Amino acid sequence: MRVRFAPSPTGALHIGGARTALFNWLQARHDGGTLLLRIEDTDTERSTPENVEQILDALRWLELDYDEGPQSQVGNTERHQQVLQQLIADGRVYRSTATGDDVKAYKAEHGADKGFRGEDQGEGAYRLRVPDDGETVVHDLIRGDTTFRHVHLDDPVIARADGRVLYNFAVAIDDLDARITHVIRGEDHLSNTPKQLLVYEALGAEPPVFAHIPLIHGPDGKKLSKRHGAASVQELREAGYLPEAVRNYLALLGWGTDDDTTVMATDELVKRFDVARVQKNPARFDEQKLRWLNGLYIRDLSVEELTKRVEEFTGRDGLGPAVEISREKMQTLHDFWPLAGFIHDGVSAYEEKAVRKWLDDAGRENLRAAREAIAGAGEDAFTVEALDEALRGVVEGRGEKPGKIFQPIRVALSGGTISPGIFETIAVLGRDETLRRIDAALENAGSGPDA
RNA sequence: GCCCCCAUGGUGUAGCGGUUAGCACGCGAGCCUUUCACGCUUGUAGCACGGGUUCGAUUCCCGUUGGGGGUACCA
Repeated sequence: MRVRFAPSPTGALHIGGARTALFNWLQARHDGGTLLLRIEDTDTERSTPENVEQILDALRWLELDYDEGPQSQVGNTERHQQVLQQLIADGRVYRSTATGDDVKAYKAEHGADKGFRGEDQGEGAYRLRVPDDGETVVHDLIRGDTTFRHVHLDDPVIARADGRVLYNFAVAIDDLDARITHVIRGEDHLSNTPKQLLVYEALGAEPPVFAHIPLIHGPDGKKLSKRHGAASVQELREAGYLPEAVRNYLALLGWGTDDDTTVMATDELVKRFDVARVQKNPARFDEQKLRWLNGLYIRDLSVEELTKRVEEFTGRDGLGPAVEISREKMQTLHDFWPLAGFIHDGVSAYEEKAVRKWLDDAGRENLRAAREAIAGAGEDAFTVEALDEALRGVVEGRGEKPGKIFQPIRVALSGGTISPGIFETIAVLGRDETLRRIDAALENAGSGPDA
């Protein structure tokens, strides 16, 4: 089996493209086949080297490797020209100056059941002659057969007037030359396929097997775009998702196992994937489920590995202890800093609401008691266990509910009401820093009469 | 407009003529609990509609409706 992923470098790699890459990769790895990466850059006006770099970078991040390529489609120009000349000689291709409007006018005149057929004018764009009669059938691994009657097809333009070949022509030749056996691509190409099949036919060549996978839409069922949040691989990365979680999630968009398994590491996906099982209807991108899945993968990482990832993500280091106590509260790498950044950067501002609720007179009273307990805790070791014991003592001693003691501490240390476990946080901060912050809070955060 | 594809809860899916229609996310309730989470228990919600075929349709066929893709000298 030989498959290929053939993105066009006219923009960033979007989620749909990433899934197409993943499906090709999974199928190739599943079958011990070969994956070729080809950059479809025949649209020289819109293709840029920056976009190529961005796509390669996205694939690298996703950890989807390829066996051959990346090849540039324009790199095959010589071959394209040779085939073009051959088809002209064979009478399968002619040149016409007809424009898109001319084609429209032609169809308006002749009705829907007559595709555009031009005359050879010796100049203009190169069009492939479509037989007037008959039909072209697309055999698809996912959808079965789709029939396109030739009367509905216009003679497709396969090269511009200046000779530069177009996608539908180049892709057929390149897949043929690369001996691609299975073309797995988005459903948006289904209508293009008969045109490509006609090229194979004109060449007397055997076409590959096709598998058109459904598109991915936004939560509203419309085309996925930036306003839906993360829409490109780059944005997923910046949002703090793990590539392994993204692979798992993307695999589940349009594909599923027959036994309800949802969480599958990549090797499991490789073992189970079968493009023929892919769904026919489009899927919506549900970031909530990705978040959930990502949280699972985060908690599955070792503290060392997660720390490494968080440090890469935040560009900070020495985060180990804070990461360790934050692990089960994060769904994305991005969640870390808002949750535990205060451990390293201190309290920049106290949440007004939190102060009002937890650092009122009674709260400050409890905080002072807690301060004493912390100051005297763990003569041998300033550990979570020692702090637990000391602070539980305060709870009992004052006859308060635990929250009444713990929340003021939390506000004093973090500035807000959400943080990792309080004993853990204190232990990571250390005695000196903890006491310093409590004192600062008692002094600054309140506005009560006893401040 | 024309061509083509698609249709199981809000979302992703399992199912492949006979099931109490399963699982996951989300949402609700409860438990756990120092916040937030995690975890556990539990509840909510679905076969778009109408015709066929069949003893029997979520499942097969046709139509309708709805959604999507294409209709470029883009890919």
